[in-house]
Amino acid sequence: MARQTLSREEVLDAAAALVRAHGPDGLTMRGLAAALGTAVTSIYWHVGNRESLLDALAERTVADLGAIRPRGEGPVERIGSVAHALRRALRERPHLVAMVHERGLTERMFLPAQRALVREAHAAGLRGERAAELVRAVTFQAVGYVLVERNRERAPVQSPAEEELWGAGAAGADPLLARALAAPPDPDRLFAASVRALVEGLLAGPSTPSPGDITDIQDSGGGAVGRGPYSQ
Amino acid sequence: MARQTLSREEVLDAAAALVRAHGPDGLTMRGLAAALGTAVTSIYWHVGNRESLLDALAERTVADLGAIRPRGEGPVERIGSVAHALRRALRERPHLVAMVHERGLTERMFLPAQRALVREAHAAGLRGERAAELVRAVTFQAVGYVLVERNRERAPVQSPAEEELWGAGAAGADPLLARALAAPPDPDRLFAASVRALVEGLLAGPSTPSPGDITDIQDSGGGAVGRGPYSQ
DNA sequence: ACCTGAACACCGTTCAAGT
DNA sequence: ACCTGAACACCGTTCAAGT
Repeated sequence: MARQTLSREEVLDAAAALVRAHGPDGLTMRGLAAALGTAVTSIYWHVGNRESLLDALAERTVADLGAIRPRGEGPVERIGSVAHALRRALRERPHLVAMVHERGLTERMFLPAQRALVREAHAAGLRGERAAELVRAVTFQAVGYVLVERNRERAPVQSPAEEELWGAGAAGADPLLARALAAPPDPDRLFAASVRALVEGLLAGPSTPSPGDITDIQDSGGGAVGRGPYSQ
Repeated sequence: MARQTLSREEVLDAAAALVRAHGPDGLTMRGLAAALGTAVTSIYWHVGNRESLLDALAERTVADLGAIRPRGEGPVERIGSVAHALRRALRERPHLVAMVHERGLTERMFLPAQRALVREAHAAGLRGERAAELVRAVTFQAVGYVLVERNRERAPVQSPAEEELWGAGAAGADPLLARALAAPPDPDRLFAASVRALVEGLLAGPSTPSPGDITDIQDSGGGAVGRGPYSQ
């Protein structure tokens, strides 16, 4: 039985809903067809194949991210407000953002925010490379924060728990530090503090970094943690 | 024909090699069996199933990350060296790190680095919550940077290219800024500058953030970018 | 122009059976 | 204790055929 009414938009909407709800893995062509009440093969006519369907969702996410408007007064606050807006936008659609990321469209997605940052950097008196540095540093900061933050939220019960990790002597006789690290961080506070410190540091001094790797990391050689075969 | 020599370690090694080379999607049970020269079902005896095989790889990655040793003199440099070491370690095994991330083991993976940061924060005179803030801010910074950095590297040709994006009037009559943003950033320099700014900002002042979302983001409502059905 | 079912080559997993 | 092939229920995709 022909349906004759299915549109590309309908397909994208239903696919986006599935991805938002269950992640990319929750989007199967057969499941999508069932949700739409069509045959699987109809979807192929509208969107090509699964890969280009996901590509289209990523494109739509880039467009959805829209324009950023700085708020507040003073460069630190206004620049911080862009970082906050970015964080919120990313957190509202984590799966879709991850797909944008995987497809290498991150730069384009951040363009509106970066345009706003350029204006604020100028207003703060930064020019040329210093301004570019601020734009990129703040963007990286916000994105990285969201990624780590999401991980914390999804994380199952950690073994060992943070209390154990930081309870003993690891904090070096600083009970307040131990308590602070044992408790789950206040994400809003930590983000605000990080952004503020970064922006103040960037606005304050000319950065004269001494690059290069000055620290080693020990590779323990791949010893397995758990052992013992599984029983049937 | 019985093989009688397959071990769990062998399975994990071969699986890790496949993931390093082709990512998690490149690891199929049948492909792994072929690489090992065994029947698919033998793998199940040793590692249970695909999911717990990936879990084991993530565990191994956490263990492999090993200990961090700060280098250099002065708090800014020593704290920065931890960030650099972290960045390097993460960049060496991006797929495996992503798997650790997906499984919520990120915190455990970062514990060695965070222990080192605690010591350096103390040496710099920070205590309690201020020290905890530095530990977390620096960790988030390094992780986030690597994630964004990798994205840039994998990104296909951007459309529009950065030259177009920043070439016109977007940079607000700052040709040096336009040039800086049009050129690909020097990742080592930008990372060093960001970490330095963050650490200096954290060491300098007590942070009194004004939290809350003070900026809106405009949602354009999900209009599609490309259109037109695919041909058979 | 748009929809359909049948068929193909994959995939992870289970199971009864070997030695 | 460890390995095996057969079988199951999935998956994305193609194709010839409908209207």
